[in-house]
Parts: sequence; C-alpha cells; structure tokens
Amino acid sequence: MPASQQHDHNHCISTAMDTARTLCEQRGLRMTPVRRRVLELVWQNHKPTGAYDLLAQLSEEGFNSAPPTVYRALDFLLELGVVHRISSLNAFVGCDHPGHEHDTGFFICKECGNATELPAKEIKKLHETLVKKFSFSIETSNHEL
Amino acid sequence: MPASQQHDHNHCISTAMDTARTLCEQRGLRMTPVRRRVLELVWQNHKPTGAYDLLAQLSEEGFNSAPPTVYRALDFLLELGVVHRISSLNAFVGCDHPGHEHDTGFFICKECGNATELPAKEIKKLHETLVKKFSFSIETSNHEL
DNA sequence: CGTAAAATTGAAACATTATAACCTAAGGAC
DNA sequence: GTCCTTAGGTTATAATGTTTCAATTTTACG
Repeated sequence: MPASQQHDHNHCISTAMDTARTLCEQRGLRMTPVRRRVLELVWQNHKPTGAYDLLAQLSEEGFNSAPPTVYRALDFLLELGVVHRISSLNAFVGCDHPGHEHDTGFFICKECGNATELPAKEIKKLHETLVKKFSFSIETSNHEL
Repeated sequence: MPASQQHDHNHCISTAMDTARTLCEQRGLRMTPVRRRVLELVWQNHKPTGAYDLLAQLSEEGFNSAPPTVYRALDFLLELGVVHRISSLNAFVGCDHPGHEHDTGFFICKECGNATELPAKEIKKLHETLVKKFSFSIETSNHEL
C-alpha cells in the first residue's frame, strides 16, 4: 500500500489549499490559477518534487511551461510559507503546518523518498540548546536527516 | 581584519593536508596532485566554495579544467571525510575534524558566508534525542543554520 | 623485468536546475 | 475609463552536475 493511501490525502490537500487561500486573503495576496495548481501538484505528488517535474505536469495540463512560471509560483508559495524547499534534493514539498514562519527539518526516507517534516517546536528547542551553547544567533535553519 | 588572518591559517591547511595524507595511507588510497590541490584550495578559500570556482582556480594553475575533474576530486575527498558539502550553498568546505565518519552541521554566517562546523558530539546528541522521540533511524544528516 | 588488471585522468557532450531581461496582459484604485 | 501595480509569457542564458568512452598511469604478480 503506497503512502498516499494511508490516509485521506484528498482531505490533506483541500485543507492545505484552504489554508493557503486564507493566508492570501489575510495578506492581500492573489492565489492565481498557476499558483493554485502548483500548490496542488506539490501536495498530490506526496513526496519532494523537482521544479522541472512540476513544470512537466503543468504543461500536460495546458499551462504555460517555461521555467520562470513554476519558479515564480514556487517562490510565491515559499514566501507564503505553504511549501518548503529541501536543498539536498533540489525539491519542494507542501508544508504540514503553515500559518506562521518556521524553520524546517525533515526526515527523508532513503527508500521511498518521502519526507516528513519535524515539528516546529522540536526545531525551536534545538535552536535554544545550540544558541545557549555557542554564541551564535540563528536566523534560519534547515535540517535534513 | 579578515577571518583568514585571525589564526595561523597556513597551519590549519598543512594540518589538514597531513591528516588527509595519513588517511589515504591507512586506507590504501592515492592522494594524487589534483586531489591534493583541490583540498588545498578548499582550505585556502576559507569559506564554502563552489565546484566551478575551484575549477577556475585549477585551470589558472594549468590543471585540466573540465567539470568531471573537480567533481571526481571532491567525491574522493568527501568519501575520505576531509571535506563536506553544504547543500543549501552548493558549496564545499574542509572538515575540521576528519578521521571518523560523522554527520554534518554548520553555522553559516549570513554576512560573510563563512561556515563553522558543529562538533560531532553535538549532532550525535541531537540524533539521540530525535530517535528517541520519533521512531526513525537516522543514517545521515545535515544541518545548516 | 614484462604484462595484465585496475585505478585514474582527459575530453566532449549532455542533463538538470535556476535566473535574467524584457515585454504584454490582467486587476485594482481612483 | 486611466493609471499603476502585480502577474505572467517568452526567449535566452547561467550555474551546477553527470555520462560516456578513450587514453594513461599505477599496481600486482608471474
């Protein structure tokens, strides 16, 4: 049974879409068709997805399919906080718990490629430990395990 | 005063080179001219350096300068454990404390671009905490702050 | 030695990921 | 409607990384 069947993933997606729409309204930003579709695709793929994969999927659906299209949408969604970028994979995933800025941490499965996000409070705790121990201030962080 | 002047960096480099040579001897591997020079360059730059930057430096010195040259050398050095890759920067740095396998964590300065490696035992501790809390086993990890 | 196998390097092409620059079109404020 | 801002279309290009195969060097061994 694939991971995508282990829960009501359509529900996941629609929740994520709702949240994104709400965030946009709150901030006076526009959830345009390309942006919406990119976010849906990121969620539907259910695992970290590369920009050019998304681009191919968009193009199958008749969207414009030049790189800037998808990168602009991804930048917007990253900024909005509803997707994250996993730099060791050059790939993007939907955010579990958007609505507030937070640093990222992922468990990345070596077999199936799925990525599970660490709870924000776990990362916060880690930061506190590190800041106390070393004299750095941490602005952003990223953990890939 | 640039960071490279705050300590005897030449000493750093020669220590790193010695260690690398020793590791090679222990494992029956060869520290060839390209490999040696790439490792030196990584250390001399004193901050995370991209593969193509290294390539340019090599080429100025009359080395062969096609991408595979530097990537092969870097792969070798990564495998040997004497450099690390920082994936959020697509860049490489010398390892502070080679000689044993370890996961990586870096403080990356947002102003100067320098990266300081977290002590291995700090990362180990972090892993223990996370493994205890979640039921994952961590094979490798990478933290960039 | 001398030769065969293995490791390393050279070289060219190619693949993937990401951005720049410039222009057109759509939406909202007045 | 007119203006202004934001978003998207289009083309080109930059930056990063890999594949492939041939040539060379090193090593192992009889």
